[in-house]
Amino acid sequence: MGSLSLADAVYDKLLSQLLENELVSGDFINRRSIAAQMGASLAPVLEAVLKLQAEGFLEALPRKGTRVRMFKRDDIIGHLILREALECQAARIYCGTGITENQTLLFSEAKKLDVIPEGTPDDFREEIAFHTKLVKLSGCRPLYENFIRAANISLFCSLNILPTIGIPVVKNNHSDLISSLMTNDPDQAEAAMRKHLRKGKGNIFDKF
Amino acid sequence: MGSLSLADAVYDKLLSQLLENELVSGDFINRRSIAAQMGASLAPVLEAVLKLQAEGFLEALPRKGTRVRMFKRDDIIGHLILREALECQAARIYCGTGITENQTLLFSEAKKLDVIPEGTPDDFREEIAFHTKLVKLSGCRPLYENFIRAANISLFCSLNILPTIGIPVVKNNHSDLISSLMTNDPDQAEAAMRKHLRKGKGNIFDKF
DNA sequence: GTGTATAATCTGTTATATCACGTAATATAT
DNA sequence: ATATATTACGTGATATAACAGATTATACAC
Repeated sequence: MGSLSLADAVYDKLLSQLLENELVSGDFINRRSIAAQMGASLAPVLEAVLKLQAEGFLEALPRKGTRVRMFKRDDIIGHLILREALECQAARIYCGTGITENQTLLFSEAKKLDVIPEGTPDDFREEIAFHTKLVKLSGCRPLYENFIRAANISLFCSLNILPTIGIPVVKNNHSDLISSLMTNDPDQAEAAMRKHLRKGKGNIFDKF
Repeated sequence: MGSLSLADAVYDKLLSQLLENELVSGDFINRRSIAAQMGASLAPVLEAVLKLQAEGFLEALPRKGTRVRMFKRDDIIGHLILREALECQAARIYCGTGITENQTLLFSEAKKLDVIPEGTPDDFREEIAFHTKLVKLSGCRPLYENFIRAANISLFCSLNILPTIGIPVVKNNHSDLISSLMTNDPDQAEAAMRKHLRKGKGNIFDKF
């Protein structure tokens, strides 16, 4: 299964550059030099670009170039809302037994996460990784795959433009979150997750 | 903006064939004959196939062929869960004023929808169209775009395999739904939407 | 120096050709 | 007739080349 096609390799490279802040909003990429650099032709690069385009990372301007998309405030809030939808639904599913069965691991990772300095790139990355593990607990593939996409966009925005656009970032407590998610009541679990995700975000959700 | 590239044309054609039941689960498609048939080359066909692959409709088996994906029971349930996540979140946003501002139109369409014979292709299509309009009321692009994808898959499954796999299909009342969504309380709106979506589906959500 | 016209260059898109390899039909041996 | 080896063909993936058009650089006239 480790059949990494050339196209996949290009995709992975571009995505990692996006998530490592080596490619930032508005940057133009050069398909031909990427192809040359990876010893490939334009075809695999096209495939990778198309995928990233579908995910919202890149936009291709015919006869102009391909550049990293510049997210607006509404795009970012929209993705936060999307994340909330997916995470709250996941919480309804994995709450209770899904949490208690893994509570030692979850509490351990939550503790580690809760001491990372607020607002650092590591903080953003680890926070997303933690929430990704939670969503995975739901065992629902479509939920998980859609979350991964939304989370990647969110992470990119956090690293790039979130601080410059007036969306507050405050540190939440994930140990408390895990405790709250041990309930067997889906409604309570969902409410806890929503509260967690909205904490410190002020009223940015109100306009929607 | 009406720049319909060749790739878009191929994509539209394939998607419509999928949604019109002209392409069904397990069918193999022939990229070369599609290209010839549309007077195009392989490149635009590749682009269209990649998009449909990313959406989950097609799967490419190297040196074997490209075929319509065969959804399993868990895939279908997973997409129902995804739909529920997106629609419930949307309902939280557009409930109250979003509904009341459009209530005459909404009630009118709900009434038309509620008299279509249950379980017919038209019923599935109109039901999706109605719910799509609701999600659009949220004004949240990421929510909307993700819903469109999930809804397309759901529609395809409804037309193809849902009846053969033991997932019940019963007709819901959409006029009542609109009434319930007029509340200004997001929690109530969400609950109403969830109840609506789960009605008659029995306990298929329980395993998750 | 300034404004205009021309040419060179770069882009995404599309067309055509090739490759590696799995499948299946065919041929061959026993 | 059956089993095995071989060949031909079809596939997705990739490479290479050409195209149309926008931008930019250059050349030229005054």
